[in-house]
Amino acid sequence: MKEDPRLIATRQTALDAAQQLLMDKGVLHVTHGAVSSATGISRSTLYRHWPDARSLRDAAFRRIATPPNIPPKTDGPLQSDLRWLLGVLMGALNDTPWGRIAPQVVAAASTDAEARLVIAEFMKDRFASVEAVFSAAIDRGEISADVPVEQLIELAIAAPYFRKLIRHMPLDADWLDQHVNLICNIAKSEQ
Amino acid sequence: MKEDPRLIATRQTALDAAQQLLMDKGVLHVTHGAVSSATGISRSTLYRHWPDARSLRDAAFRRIATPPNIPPKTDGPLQSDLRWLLGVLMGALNDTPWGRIAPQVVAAASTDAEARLVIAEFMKDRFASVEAVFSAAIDRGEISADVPVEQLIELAIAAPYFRKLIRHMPLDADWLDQHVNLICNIAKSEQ
DNA sequence: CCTCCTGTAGAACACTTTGTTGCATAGCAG
DNA sequence: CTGCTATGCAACAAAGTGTTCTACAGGAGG
Repeated sequence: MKEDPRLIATRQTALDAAQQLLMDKGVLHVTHGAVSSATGISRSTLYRHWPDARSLRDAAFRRIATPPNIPPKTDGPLQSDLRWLLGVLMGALNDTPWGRIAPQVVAAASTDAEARLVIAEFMKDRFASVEAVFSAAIDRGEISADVPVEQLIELAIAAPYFRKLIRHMPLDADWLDQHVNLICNIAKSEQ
Repeated sequence: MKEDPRLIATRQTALDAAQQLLMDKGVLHVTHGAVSSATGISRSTLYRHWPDARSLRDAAFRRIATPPNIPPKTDGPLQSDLRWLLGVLMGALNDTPWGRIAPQVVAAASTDAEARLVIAEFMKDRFASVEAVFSAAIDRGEISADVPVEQLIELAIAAPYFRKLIRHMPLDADWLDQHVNLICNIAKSEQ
């Protein structure tokens, strides 16, 4: 008893267009009317799938905001592991739909509890990944167990997000190299 | 040849209400209609002052977003100076209208060049203040001239903004103490 | 192949928001 | 007092939002 292929096709087509609108023109332009124009799907059909403007926008957000699962690399030296992990994070910010809508999610979060939840979960994953890298380094004896890991994780992640989402400055390889160097130096010099 | 007091009164009253709406309900609710309801000023008058929704919102933003001028304290030890400066910054984020609308400015910046400009200028001031603190410490010989000041400034500022605007986590005195400690330790341990 | 069921298209409708315009009125300035 | 100008009010157009009804087309099961 499979689902009607028409349902699936409609949802797929509509959400593709909604996602595109979200990235190109911002939240405000994700409307049933706009999606209808872009896809040829009739407005009434769209309202049947998503009863109001908000649910349509939420669906578009959720389609993009699903965080990619990053298997942490924890075998090499700390510097290498951290560089790899932050490189992936930076790549996501630079080149994926998530990076393009992140500012809008951040904005929504200021008035919308659900958006805050999305961010919290996303960040929890990120923090866990970085934490795994540091823990491995501690286990290897590469850095002292006394380093303030929590703070370092926050610094490691805060900088690229701040730079990209708030300052809108480029996030290139050179900057990342310097950033990782500094974080690792801190970790190694702390006793 | 003074300006008609009616003009001034209308602008003042309307912008007060617009600012309140902006803080309480978000950008989307700053509309001519809402301001009219809140103030008793007729919609047509509001349209005469601000021709469209966008200019009204911009006016409300600009009213709040004017960054307070912070005279840097650069006399004491680095730790003390930095703690004071970041304390002021944190206080602004926690308790002023600017802190409440900052997330929305950040969001607007993703599609609006002028919002990016507002942020860029704001951050330029902030960076300059922190830079003055580090320079003074270098001049006093408290830290080496070789510390990567640019990076440290970014870390020092990125963390509180990231924590508040993106993670929506509390920015309390304990956290700030730890943060300042870590930044200072880095500055002192780097050669 | 035929029939039932369900999803879709399209149009009509009400309501709200966003702007515009014209006119009367009230307040400021010389 | 007189002219100028800002305001208030009402009517209006246009777009966005959401509902409802009817007709039709495509899929599933016999």
